[in-house]
Formats: sequence, structure tokens, C-alpha cells
Amino acid sequence: MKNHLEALNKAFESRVRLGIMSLLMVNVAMDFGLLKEQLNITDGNLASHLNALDKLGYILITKQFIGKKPNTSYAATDHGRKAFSDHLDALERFISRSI
Amino acid sequence: MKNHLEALNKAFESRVRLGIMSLLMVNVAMDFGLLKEQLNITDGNLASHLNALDKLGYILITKQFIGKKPNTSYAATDHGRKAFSDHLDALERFISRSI
DNA sequence: TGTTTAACTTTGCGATACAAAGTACTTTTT
DNA sequence: AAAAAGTACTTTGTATCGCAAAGTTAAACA
Repeated sequence: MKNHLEALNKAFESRVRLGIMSLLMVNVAMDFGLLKEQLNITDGNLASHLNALDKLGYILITKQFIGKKPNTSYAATDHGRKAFSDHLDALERFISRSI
Repeated sequence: MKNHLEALNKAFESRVRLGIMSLLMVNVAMDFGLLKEQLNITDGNLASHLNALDKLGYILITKQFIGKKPNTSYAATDHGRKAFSDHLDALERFISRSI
């Protein structure tokens, strides 16, 4: 495929992963419950997308206890920020060619 | 899912359909062979994505003979242009929130 | 001891993407 | 006349995806 289409990252073709990464670009970190609330999806679905992003090294997972409750927090890694930023750049270039 | 993510059109989450529509936004019409060459995909794959866009009423299909060769030509409908344009708008809004 | 909460994992299913092979019709080549 | 090739598909088969729902684990609370 020609043009800028090749530069699009397959990982971000999914609405949910696009949502997760955009939230993690804006916020330094977000925990599971907050992500689930913002994205309004089931916990299983969220977990699987987080797992996919983790396997790509795009997010960092931190497990801890806050008070007596377990809390898992997610943050974008530098690698993830770069990948997402590159994807957005590709989208922008693509759009400006298409209008 | 909150924000602008809902406004994204599922039809355009696929690289190939994104490519087809962007080509048909820029060019008044393109035939099967030209699309196949530009997108660099198999004819079966192209045909199925064109079929999906046709079912949504996003493209207009015109079959004719050029000289002695059969030729099928594809063009974006107004409805398709609107849908694609809306999708690009949603992407732009999404991006500007994410950077 | 039983229930609730957090964060998953597993299961199951329907949809999707794709390559490859097959088809129909016609034209060109031998 | 027969065979090969071109155009535009359709069909088939497979692998992957996305998702909801149910099951799991471990700790905390009643």
C-alpha cells in the first residue's frame, strides 16, 4: 500500500487501544478502574487490550496497594509515546492528503 | 466510550477501506486495476472491501467496456464523501485532544 | 464462614481480513 | 479451432479479533 497508509500502526486501529493510549498520553498514569470508567467497557475487554499494549512495550504496569485495596496503575512508556505520536503524525499526513 | 472516539466510523478502521476512500476523494473515479495497483493488495481482497463500501452506499460502481476490455469504475457517492469527511473530522478532533 | 471487591483469565462465539483457488466471459495468440 | 490470457469477481479456508459473560484468585470485610 502506497502513500502514508503504511505508517499507520496496527496496534492503534482499535478504538479501545486508541482510547487507552490517548488517555495515557494526557495523564501520567491511570488505574484499572478509572480506565474502565472512562472507556465504558467490560473489565475483561479492557484487560485484554492492556495486555496487548503491554506485550508491545507501550505501557508500564505498576501493581501496588492503596490502603488495603489492590491497585494496578498503567502509564505509557517512552516507546509507547513514540509509537502513538508516530501514528498520529501518519494520520495527520494522511488526512491532509485526503481532504 | 467518551470523547470523540464514538464519532469514528467503523467502516474506516480498516487500512484498505481508508485507502480506497482517500483515493476516491482525490480522484473522481478509479477502476479496479488502478485501485489494485495503488493499494497493492490481491484482487479478492480488494473486491471484498469494495463490496463492503458498496453495501454502505459509500461508492458507486459503473461497469462498461473500454475498447474491448471490461472495465469497472468506482466513485465515492455524496453519502460516502460525507461519511468519510465526518470520520476525518472526528480523527482531527481526537488528535488535537491527544497531543 | 460467607460475601464483596479488584483485577484479571478463560471460554465461546460471531465477525473480520486475507491469500489462494476457482469461475465466467471475452479476447488474443498459436 | 484450441489454448492462453485478461478482467473482475466469488468462493473457500484459515487465522485472528473483539467482545461479553463466566470463572478465578487473593485479600478484606461482615
